[in-house]
Amino acid sequence: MTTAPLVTILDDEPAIRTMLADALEEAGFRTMSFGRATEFEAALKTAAPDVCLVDLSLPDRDGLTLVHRLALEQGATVIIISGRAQVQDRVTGLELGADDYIIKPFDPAEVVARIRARLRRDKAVQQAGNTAYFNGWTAHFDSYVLENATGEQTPFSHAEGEVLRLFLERPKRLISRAMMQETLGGAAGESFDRAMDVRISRLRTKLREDPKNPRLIKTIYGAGYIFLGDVSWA
Amino acid sequence: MTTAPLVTILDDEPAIRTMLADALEEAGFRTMSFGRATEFEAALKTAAPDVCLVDLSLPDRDGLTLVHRLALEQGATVIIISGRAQVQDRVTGLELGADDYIIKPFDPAEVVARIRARLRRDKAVQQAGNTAYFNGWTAHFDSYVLENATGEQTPFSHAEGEVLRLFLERPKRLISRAMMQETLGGAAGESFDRAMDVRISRLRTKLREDPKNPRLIKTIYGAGYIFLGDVSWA
DNA sequence: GGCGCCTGTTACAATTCGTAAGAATTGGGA
DNA sequence: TCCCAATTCTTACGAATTGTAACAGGCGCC
Repeated sequence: MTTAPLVTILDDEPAIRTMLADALEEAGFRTMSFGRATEFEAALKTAAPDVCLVDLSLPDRDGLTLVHRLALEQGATVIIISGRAQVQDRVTGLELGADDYIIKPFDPAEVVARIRARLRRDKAVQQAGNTAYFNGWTAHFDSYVLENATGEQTPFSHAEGEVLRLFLERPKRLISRAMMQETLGGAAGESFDRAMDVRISRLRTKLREDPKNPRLIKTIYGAGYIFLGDVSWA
Repeated sequence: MTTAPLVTILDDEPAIRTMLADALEEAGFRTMSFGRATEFEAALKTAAPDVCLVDLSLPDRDGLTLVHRLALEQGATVIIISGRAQVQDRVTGLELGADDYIIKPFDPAEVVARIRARLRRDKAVQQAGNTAYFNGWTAHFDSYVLENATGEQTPFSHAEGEVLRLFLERPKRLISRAMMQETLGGAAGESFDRAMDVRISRLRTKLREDPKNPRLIKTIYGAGYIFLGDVSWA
């Protein structure tokens, strides 16, 4: 994580500006607010916002033209916030280059969620990295590689990855055998239980687990397993 | 190859399916409609939709779980269409990976506009032209030449180019064997599977891939392949 | 026709992963 | 504490899947 994403707010109503800015900053974004298009455009020369929130009813310029220029020339992510609720308004707004169109009155929580969705997508297209860190290990789910604290790399297979992912998504909680079979698609047959065991056994050896003293994958006799690592995803 | 974008529709109400399909096809998209999640998932193995429209209230599966899997594992663009209009529903939907959330009743024109906005953005971030750069390599699809980081040039054939292009257009996503045969026009015969393998094998040697430790083209046993490069088009 | 390149087919090697079987562990009761 | 049945772990093996080298047909070009 470098710096927090920058969101600009362009709206002529001060109450809405503060409401949005408060919600966005609480959500961890940096914000810059403007009441007039001219101020906003001046600021664009020095700042590069990740997302621009734009109200269409501006005192000093036509909002749609601004949106068009922003989207087309700057390539910025633009979200319109408008009181004009007609379908035709929304369609033209989106066609002119906006990435989303939110109608007033709105809930700030939804605005935050929609901004996050945009940023997530942009990042996902560049690099869809599913990696998790836990107790000195790094699991790269996109490249199917497990990395040691010293940097040694061990590949893991698809089946092993399914189990590992299940554990890393629910750390420090009991995972029952039945749940595993559910999510890992095993027909809850008689013998699939054993396949599960084997998958875990193989995963344990790759994690250099001492079976007598499991640090990460703990067996709960008669119930299931618990993954004991401190997991963080990136 | 510039085929129309493929949009999948997953909704249990036939009337809505046909309404969406009509509007989308009139707008120039290809569509596939499904009433049940299981049918949809089966189709996913052979088709690669550009956008997935998903209704949350499905007869045979929890819609949100499906959305999560679609967005996370497939990396697909997902738009939820739902009757649940509460802000909380929208926020959780978006946080689970949906790219947009449209509330019933909706206007088909707005759905089309929102889909277009998504596709426009995806294309802007990752423009599919005739030259692609990835991890020190350059692939010229108009001259069928692959260029090394040091400038060495290797020609590649049409068949190799088809595979390479498929990979470069969907990096870091699982590409199933069935999907390959679909897009590469192979009759899904018994022995064409092996031809697929051979194409990939030949491509790997041109990319100087170490078969034991593939950095770019990764095999997922029983599922398909993943291309792991950081791709940008020009 | 002769030559070279592309591409599918075949055959065999390597890998993955479920199954079976026996060993090891756990927990409750004698 | 000791014993035993249920449960879990591990190893070995085999079926299915995948990699790749070798071969052969097809097509264009000289």
